[in-house]
Amino acid sequence: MQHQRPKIGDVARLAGVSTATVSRVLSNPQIVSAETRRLVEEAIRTTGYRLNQAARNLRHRRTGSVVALVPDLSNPFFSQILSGIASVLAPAGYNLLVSDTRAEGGNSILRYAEPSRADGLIVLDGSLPSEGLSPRMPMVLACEWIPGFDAPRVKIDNRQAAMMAVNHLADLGHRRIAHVAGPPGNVLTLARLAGTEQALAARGLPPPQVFAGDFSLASGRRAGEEWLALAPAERPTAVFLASDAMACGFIGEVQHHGVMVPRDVSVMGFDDIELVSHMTPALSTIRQPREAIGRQAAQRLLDRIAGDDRADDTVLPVELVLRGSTGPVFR
Amino acid sequence: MQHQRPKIGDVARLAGVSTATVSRVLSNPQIVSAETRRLVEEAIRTTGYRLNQAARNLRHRRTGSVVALVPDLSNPFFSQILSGIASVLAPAGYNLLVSDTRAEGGNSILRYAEPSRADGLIVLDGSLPSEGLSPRMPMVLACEWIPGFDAPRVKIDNRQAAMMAVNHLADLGHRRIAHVAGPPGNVLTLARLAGTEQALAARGLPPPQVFAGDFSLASGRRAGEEWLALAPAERPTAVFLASDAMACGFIGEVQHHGVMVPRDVSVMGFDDIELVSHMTPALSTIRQPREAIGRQAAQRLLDRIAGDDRADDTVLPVELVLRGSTGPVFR
DNA sequence: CCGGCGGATGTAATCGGTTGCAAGAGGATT
DNA sequence: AATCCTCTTGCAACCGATTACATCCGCCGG
Repeated sequence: MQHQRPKIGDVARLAGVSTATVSRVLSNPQIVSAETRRLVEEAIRTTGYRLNQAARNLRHRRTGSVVALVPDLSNPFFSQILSGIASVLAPAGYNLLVSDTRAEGGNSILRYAEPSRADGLIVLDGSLPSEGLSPRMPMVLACEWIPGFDAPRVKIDNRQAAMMAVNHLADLGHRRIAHVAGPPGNVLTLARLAGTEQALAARGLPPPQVFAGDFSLASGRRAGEEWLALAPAERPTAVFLASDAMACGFIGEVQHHGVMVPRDVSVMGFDDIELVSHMTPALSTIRQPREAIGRQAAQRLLDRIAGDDRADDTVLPVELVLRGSTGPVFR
Repeated sequence: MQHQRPKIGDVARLAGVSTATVSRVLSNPQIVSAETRRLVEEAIRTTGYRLNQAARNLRHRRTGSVVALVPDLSNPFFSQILSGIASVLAPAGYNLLVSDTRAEGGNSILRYAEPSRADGLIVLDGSLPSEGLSPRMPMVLACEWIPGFDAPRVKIDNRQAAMMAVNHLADLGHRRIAHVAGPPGNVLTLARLAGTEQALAARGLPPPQVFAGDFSLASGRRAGEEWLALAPAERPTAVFLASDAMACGFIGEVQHHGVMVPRDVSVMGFDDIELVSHMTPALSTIRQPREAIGRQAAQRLLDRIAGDDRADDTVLPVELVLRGSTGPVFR
């Protein structure tokens, strides 16, 4: 009568060996003689024994899981990165714990950044307080990063990407190009704005009119309202927005008021989230390799956990995706 | 010289008490006298002691984490449910492990459905083999479900929701109403199709023309192609699609060919994902309370873990959201 | 015939907390 | 004064594996 879940001792008894031998069969089969091994495997089968991970982890002083800190779980941009992360971690025997840094009450973020909870950390949120993060724990920053924080980063060249976007618009003949920025202070916001300004300056064009934003749909919509509020002759003929979500909001708003895209205004987004290729018009944008970012970040973290201490950055290439939302200046 | 991370014994020594007392201060402070407690807390502070969760979990025979099995992590529909789940689990002291059932190699799904890995399971994928799931483990099914599998479900009334959608189209005067279905065999597909047929039959309208789909954007686009391929006089004047993603694909495709929505065809989606309210036209759809579904599922799971064995379903209300993509028949 | 060596296995300490049981202190009851 | 509680606290077993070290066995060379 075996009500309980069988433990290693039960297997040992049935096989007529010690628990040590069973353990060896489990984690290092080749050092056990073939005959004994067969016996033990047989016993494992008949008892239906399953290893208790918690016990093994305690002994090994590891947790077998990795935490990803994301700013907003419900944002599809991040979920695809998570998807990439998971695809690398799972085969390596790690669980992925996700934690929404905005949703949970402040201090609980640190709850995760703790060696007894996770073996490593992937941070996707650049606005985390760097003091809270134990430098002991293997860590990788992806997409966003914390300025001055010493950890390897997996990212794209945001300034360069913004320049690609702006150059495309300028190539189409646009001279008054606006930018809708991300949340104030964010590293991505700064880099993309800097790229925008640099590209315009390099071509002798006037600096961009900058609208405030925060990457969200709603803020893009508000930027659209502001754009509409300008006298038609004053309106920038092209707008480069720091996220696709904002671009969707912007286009939705201006189309709603009878403005035609790209005839009346050309629009460029940033990210290439799946949906925007199906809008009308389809959105021209900068594609971030999200799955690849996730995979790379996970891989770098595994390296770190294994003791690789290099802290160099990985910069992944972006791609300029041209669709229907950008066109030549129309007079 | 304390190189190692301090353990409970170090705190006990410093405070001049036994490890048992320290442990009590940690997990049951009120049974320790105020003075001793102060001493211990002081010692914890000076040593910088942090509890080792793995050890506590081993003793408690629990893992402190809950697994969510999602069919596709990169789908925004699921990420918002996860967000709801996390918001309930975190305050209750549980970690959320996510696992993409499609991404990981087959058998590894069961790797999670194991008591030593997680204390409970939230299944968001109805096409999982029910044999693999240990009935021992507390479990809740959300959104989708496995037919015949005995576990509490948190869901919406899909049939009823489909009827609401179709009734709205019929109220606008549409008589030829098409349906774009979800993946074959899926429980949601069946319920939504059944609701569509039932609503039409109840009003004496002909049964729907059904296009194949799989909830994805691309399949909606293909449905759009099929719709376009029909002779204009043959085309259904309204289409109800089983997901918003498909509706986006459909609208994108037909607009691309000069078809006007809703003048030439009314379109209803299902889910109300954030983006669709910003499209042009904004999509009429059925709103699923995704955060609430996640929260409810998590709450039910916590109840189950606590020993509540009721297996009744929780049905959450949906909402008919009317926007610009549906309109009266235009002749 | 004996020491040595290598391979297989067992013994028991260990990972780091938790908790049942018992004992001691102090106050109330009879 | 003896007995009985109640409140704190300590002792030591325990959760379920892993692994350093010891032991045993058979075989080899000297």
